[in-house]
Amino acid sequence: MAKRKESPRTLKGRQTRQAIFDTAVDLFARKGYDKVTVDEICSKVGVTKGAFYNHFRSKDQIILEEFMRMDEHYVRVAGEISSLPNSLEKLKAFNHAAIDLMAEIGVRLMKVLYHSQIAPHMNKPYLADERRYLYKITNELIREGQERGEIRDDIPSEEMASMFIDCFRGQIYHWCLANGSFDLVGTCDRLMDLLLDSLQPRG
Amino acid sequence: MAKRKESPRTLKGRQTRQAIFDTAVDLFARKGYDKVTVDEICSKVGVTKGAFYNHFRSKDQIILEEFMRMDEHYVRVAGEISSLPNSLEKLKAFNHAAIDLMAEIGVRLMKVLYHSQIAPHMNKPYLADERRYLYKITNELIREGQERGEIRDDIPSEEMASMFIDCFRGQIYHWCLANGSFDLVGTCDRLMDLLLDSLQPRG
DNA sequence: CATGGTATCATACCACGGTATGTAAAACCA
DNA sequence: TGGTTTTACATACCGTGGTATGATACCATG
Repeated sequence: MAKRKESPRTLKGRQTRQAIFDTAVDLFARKGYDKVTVDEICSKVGVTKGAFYNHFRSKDQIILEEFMRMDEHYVRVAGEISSLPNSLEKLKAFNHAAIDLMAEIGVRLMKVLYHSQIAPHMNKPYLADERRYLYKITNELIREGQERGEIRDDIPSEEMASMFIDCFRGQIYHWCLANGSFDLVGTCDRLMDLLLDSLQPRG
Repeated sequence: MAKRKESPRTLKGRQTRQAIFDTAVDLFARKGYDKVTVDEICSKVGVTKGAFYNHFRSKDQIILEEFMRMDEHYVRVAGEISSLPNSLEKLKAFNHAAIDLMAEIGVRLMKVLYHSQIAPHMNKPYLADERRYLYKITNELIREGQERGEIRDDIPSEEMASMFIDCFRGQIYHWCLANGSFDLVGTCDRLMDLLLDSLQPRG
């Protein structure tokens, strides 16, 4: 699988795009998202707004792109937990890893993300895209648990997964509102313990 | 308790403020928040931006103010449910009423609210203010339930209330992302049934 | 009554995200 | 090879939320 031959033009384009992305992420991390202007990013890269908006639809999209890389971590985590004895344990471990990842990304970036995703002009928010691995894996774990009789099956797995994820999303939203002033991972772990009880099959 | 004597100046100020508020809310409802400019509001009222920003800190604050009026409904609802037999039923009824209210307000306003509350410059978001009746009442219901032995007491009522509220907040956030394309009240009712199971005292 | 302060606005302006348009060169195709 | 289309930018500009400054009327206080 050799490197795909690439025309000089698109190559330079990709390099410019990458430079904009890297510079932006670096500036966001150092100064905070809202203290960095698009013009500043461009001047640092040595291009103008024309270049920026040729490669990115908006300033937010930089953050989104950074976030989207996470979904591949989910796949890795899903592989790692496959040896756990039952579905509830898997669900717990998977969710813990996911929340851990949010905490690693940091409250500043997460806040920007959660802010931009709910913006008025945003029509197809990535967060709620059910094709994400986050949804697929969670749904699969629940479905598997239902088949094994480890999880109640009076609610479709898709709906349960969605509700489930939204519960933790609410914690994250709160965490962002509070500027990270409480322990997200700990809170979510305790919530998970609560939720797992409610997932047990009903008598 | 007669009407407080008011100087002509502050009276006119209040009237202007009210006119701005009413006009803004009306325009938001008819055209959508982001399609209404501050200048448009002002010109319709017959004032300039100077007046607007004298009375309101930002455009968002109009929405926030509209939303803050809701907290008094919580008190009314809390009174209505006081006759229910046990704490779990009360919690369920109270939460249902609260979610119902969100649905009434509508997804457009809620979206603007949830968007503005998580804005980078927002430091003391109203949503997460624990002095709100929403928190006070929820906490009180849980505490009461714990005392009566109807709710597990291995988690402090404050933390439980906060987690609890955040779970539903996650549903609302999702509802906003999806532009109201699912039944919020139904989903939250089903989630409530799940959560109530997990609140039962542990053996 | 004089005077210093304050609340209510008007005017002019800025910052910044985003767009419309132009252009030169590269890529595509006959 | 010659013409056309597309890519990768640059330039100039706009819309809008928000601010800085100023003016005027009002009010409290000596």
